[in-house]
Amino acid sequence: MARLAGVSRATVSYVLNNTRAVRISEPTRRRVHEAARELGYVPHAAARSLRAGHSRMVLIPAPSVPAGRLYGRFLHELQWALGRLDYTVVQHGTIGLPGDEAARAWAELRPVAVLVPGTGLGPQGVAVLKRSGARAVVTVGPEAVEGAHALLMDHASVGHQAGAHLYERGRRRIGVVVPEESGLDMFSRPRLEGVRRALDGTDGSVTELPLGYDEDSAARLAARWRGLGLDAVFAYNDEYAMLLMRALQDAGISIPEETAVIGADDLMLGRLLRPRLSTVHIDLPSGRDLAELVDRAVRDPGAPLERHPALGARVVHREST
Amino acid sequence: MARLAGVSRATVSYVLNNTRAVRISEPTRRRVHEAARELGYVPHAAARSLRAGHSRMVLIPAPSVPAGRLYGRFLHELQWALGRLDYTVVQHGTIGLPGDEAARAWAELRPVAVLVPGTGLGPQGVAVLKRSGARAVVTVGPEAVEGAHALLMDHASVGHQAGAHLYERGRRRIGVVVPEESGLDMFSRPRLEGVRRALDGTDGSVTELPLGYDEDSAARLAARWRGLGLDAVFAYNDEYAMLLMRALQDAGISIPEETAVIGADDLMLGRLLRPRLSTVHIDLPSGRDLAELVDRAVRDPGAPLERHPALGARVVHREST
DNA sequence: TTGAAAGCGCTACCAA
DNA sequence: TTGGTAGCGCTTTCAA
Repeated sequence: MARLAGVSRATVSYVLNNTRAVRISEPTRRRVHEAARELGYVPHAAARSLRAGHSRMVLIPAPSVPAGRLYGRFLHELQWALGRLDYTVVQHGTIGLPGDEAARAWAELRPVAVLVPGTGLGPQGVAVLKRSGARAVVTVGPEAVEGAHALLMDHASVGHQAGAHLYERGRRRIGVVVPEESGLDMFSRPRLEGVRRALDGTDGSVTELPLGYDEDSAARLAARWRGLGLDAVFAYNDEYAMLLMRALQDAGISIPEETAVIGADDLMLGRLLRPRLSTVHIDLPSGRDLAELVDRAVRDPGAPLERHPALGARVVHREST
Repeated sequence: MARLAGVSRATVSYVLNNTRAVRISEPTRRRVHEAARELGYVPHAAARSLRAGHSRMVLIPAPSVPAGRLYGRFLHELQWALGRLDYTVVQHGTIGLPGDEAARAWAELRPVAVLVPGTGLGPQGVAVLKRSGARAVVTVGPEAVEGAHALLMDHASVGHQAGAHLYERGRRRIGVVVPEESGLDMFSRPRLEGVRRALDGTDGSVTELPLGYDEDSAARLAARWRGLGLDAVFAYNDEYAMLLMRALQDAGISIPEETAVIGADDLMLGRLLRPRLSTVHIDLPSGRDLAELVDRAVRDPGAPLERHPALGARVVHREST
């Protein structure tokens, strides 16, 4: 930069980085700072990390569907916590590359850590990332991946809680909404499976109900409701639950007498309906905890891989069941 | 990399980049590709863009509050569209740095374009970014910033539409909810101002109503509602509107007879309430359009700055007003 | 206290 | 058709 501002590039580096191993005279410091301000000099992160051989970048692939309430808040908290630990968080918008191929794209940025929600990253992908210098790979999803730390989030437990609750309340013919919106399979499949498991070996039965997130689709489902002979429904989440509950009520089906309805996510809005919506509350790990896991892993890449169950699910019983 | 795999680094570069100016024999290509796969070689993006002098990175600062439905979808669409144009989208989690300081942090990454939502970036910041090589800076907010392209999103028009609608329907004493949650001022202030402007010079009046996003806060407001003597309320958005409407109904206030309620954002859930929630529908530009604006600006940085009004607001009249 | 120079991984030019 | 090499901006070691 401003070697036109009197000194050598080395000196500039010393001054701007406050290198303690080297003493620079006050007048020189001042001149450097002044020149930097004047020229609007900003160091070049790529050059720096190229030289250093590592970065402080934590890469998180952007979700392939717009993040929901819960995940959005979680991500935000995480970002903040990592920032406090002096990491730079980068959400990388991977278009549609499948798992291990996406890993290559991420690896090009040479992040110090990668945090991958969902399935799709295999042991191959983890290996690519590690070889390219990532000191920590953390997956957040239903199962651990070889070579990576894992935050185990099994959405089946959400369905399981819902199913068990409905069964306990005396319901036997249970519908499970599966959103038609693509990209949600990741959550909806395990939730459905969880309900199945909860009812396995009992006299209860499970019926899969595809549903689009619009009033028409809900009305159509409601119109054929009595034909389905269901006495309860787990509606994937609170939003679908609200939609379906309204459609059922409009079709003259009384909630919870004729059909019990339960959602998930414990949104505030669910409490506003009448009857108030029962729901499965989901506890996500705090962003701070996850940030600390990442930091630990980065500082000591040799440490044994951690795997934490990290999704707490519990029923909040209100009036709709 | 694999100069241990037989050839020179230059040849590797040629092969992997499919450099057309140079012919490489088929056997050599094969050997290079094989070695690359075997070693799990991934090019180093930083080194590449250092050498090239530019990157294809579009930087978007991550929002300081978890993104809402509308913005989340917009961002997602934008990311996809930019991806199609072969840009890499990076959301940079700037912690709490104020505007122009944050610009320096962004500039370190030498993005080819920067897309900044909200206020907070000043002409200084724009200058820093451009000097550091950004070929396009696009702000998305209420007013244009010197040196940057602008997508003009004036949330005052949202409030204005709501205010005018309520006035037309014969309402005169109008409350405006202002969320207590921090980080929302960016939107709530202009919306409030818009209502004020709509009623300016009429016999209507505007009352500011702070409200937290929880049932207690809503109940407290509802309890003192009659004392406020209002006949209508614009509730910031649909979520606050749903919350408040329920609290008012629980307090025995009839909607819309005694008090009209209108929200904003046109969420699907608002249609599920009874009475159905009137709302201000907000049209955001499509992600594709914005992506094309960015691309144009990058290809021709000399072109005159574009400024587009980009927020359409129109009332969707349902039953609550 | 400061400067010269090497080298991080990559690509583009020139020579072989 | 391939290889050698300079140089992108930075930090760090070594010398002055």
